[in-house]
Amino acid sequence: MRIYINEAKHHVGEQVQIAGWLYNKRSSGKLHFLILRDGTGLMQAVVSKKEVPEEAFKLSGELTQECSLIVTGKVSEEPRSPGGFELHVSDVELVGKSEDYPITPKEHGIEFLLDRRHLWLRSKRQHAILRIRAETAAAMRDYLNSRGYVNLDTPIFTPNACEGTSNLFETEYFGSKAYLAQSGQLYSEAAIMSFSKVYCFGPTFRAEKSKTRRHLTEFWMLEPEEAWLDLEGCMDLMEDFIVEVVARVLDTRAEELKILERDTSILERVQKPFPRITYDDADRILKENESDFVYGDDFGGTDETILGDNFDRPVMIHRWPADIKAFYMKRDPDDYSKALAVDMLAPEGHGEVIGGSQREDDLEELEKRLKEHDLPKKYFEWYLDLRRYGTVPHSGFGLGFERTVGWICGTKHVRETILFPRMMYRLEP
RNA sequence: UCCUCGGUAGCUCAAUUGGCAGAGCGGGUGGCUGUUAACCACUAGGUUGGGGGUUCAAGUCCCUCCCGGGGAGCCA
Repeated sequence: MRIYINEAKHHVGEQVQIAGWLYNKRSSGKLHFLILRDGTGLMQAVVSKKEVPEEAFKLSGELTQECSLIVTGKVSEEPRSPGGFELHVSDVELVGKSEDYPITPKEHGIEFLLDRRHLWLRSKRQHAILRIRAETAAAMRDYLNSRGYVNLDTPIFTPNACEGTSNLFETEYFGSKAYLAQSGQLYSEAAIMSFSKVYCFGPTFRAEKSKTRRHLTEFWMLEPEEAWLDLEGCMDLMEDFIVEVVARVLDTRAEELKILERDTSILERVQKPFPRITYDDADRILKENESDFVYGDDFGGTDETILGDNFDRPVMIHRWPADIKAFYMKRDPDDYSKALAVDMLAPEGHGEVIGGSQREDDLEELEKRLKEHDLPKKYFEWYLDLRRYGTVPHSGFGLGFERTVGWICGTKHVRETILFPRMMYRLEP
């Protein structure tokens, strides 16, 4: 019977087959220790010279790192084996050889590893990060689905920039131009007028020439949008959402977090309420910490780190100078110079993981904003229609998925949190 | 685009003031019955990123180009 390694505990004493790859091998004369990997875990298989046919023993000695193989043997409990179970081998079958596998169980440089991302994926650490990525995505979808948010995915091809074309990827589209989407928000605003609560989750593209640990040119964004929701409600949602998602990953992916040597006490502190400070408060904190931040600007990377480290859990900064925020954000009725916008910063220098706002729902105000931002009204007629026909107060946010996964995993760079990272200087493999 | 650091064996790195280019890992061969990135012995492996220059002599100094890391701006 063929089993997966993570099912071994149910098959102690039984004769089973494991199909997988050779993670590593050690030998001591008449014993070979094969470390098997099958995607569900690691397991040691012991090949004893006197217990297997001579052919099988010889073959075991010749197996090389990352060859694929099927091993038959009896499962036993064994604390010395990774995973706690061991296979006493009766037969070994080589399926696919692997000569001179380039990624050895030693240190490598980042360029070497990124050039071999297709193989690097097999390593323990990358496997753990991507497993947590998948769990995080599932937790996010489950949270929203169970609360009545409808998943409606927005287009990737867009006819024009919603916020200027300078940082969009341009592509040829039957003789005219199209751009790759950098957000699904405007389309989701149309969708909520039909469904009240929606979200989109997919890849977005930014042609920014950013070469930092927090940037990818292709990254995933989760964007919930909700009718009848004001800024305070939006912050409640962001907070509740993050608390539940982090708790789920802590609960179900403890093993992977351990492989990553993540300090989980930091994640366990992610409990309500998150501090909510205004942009003006943040300005004061930065001044107290000797930042050369200029009031009225956006926060730089080091400013975000200072602010994030000022609190023991994610912090929400709201009511930003309207001048530096997007055209679609509603002005604060109590202070017209401020936008009803909020950013959530993660601790430990992971920076902005969420940006949200209450949207402008008044037709005349929105038309004024378009003019101020010098945006061509003709491309936004459909968007203005949403204010002409039954406008409602509404809000939403965009969550940078790789930054969130990077924060949960404690990785230094977002490039490890996506299967094949796309960066300014890297399109391959 | 700018700032900054780097490119030496398959990989990770060392090489003093400009003076014989080395180690560990990986590969190969042999040994070892409980190994945990196993260990021990032997062994092969080099156009020092490309081009030009200074010098008796350049991995090392100068010029130039290429490639990459970190960061700034911009942003999630």
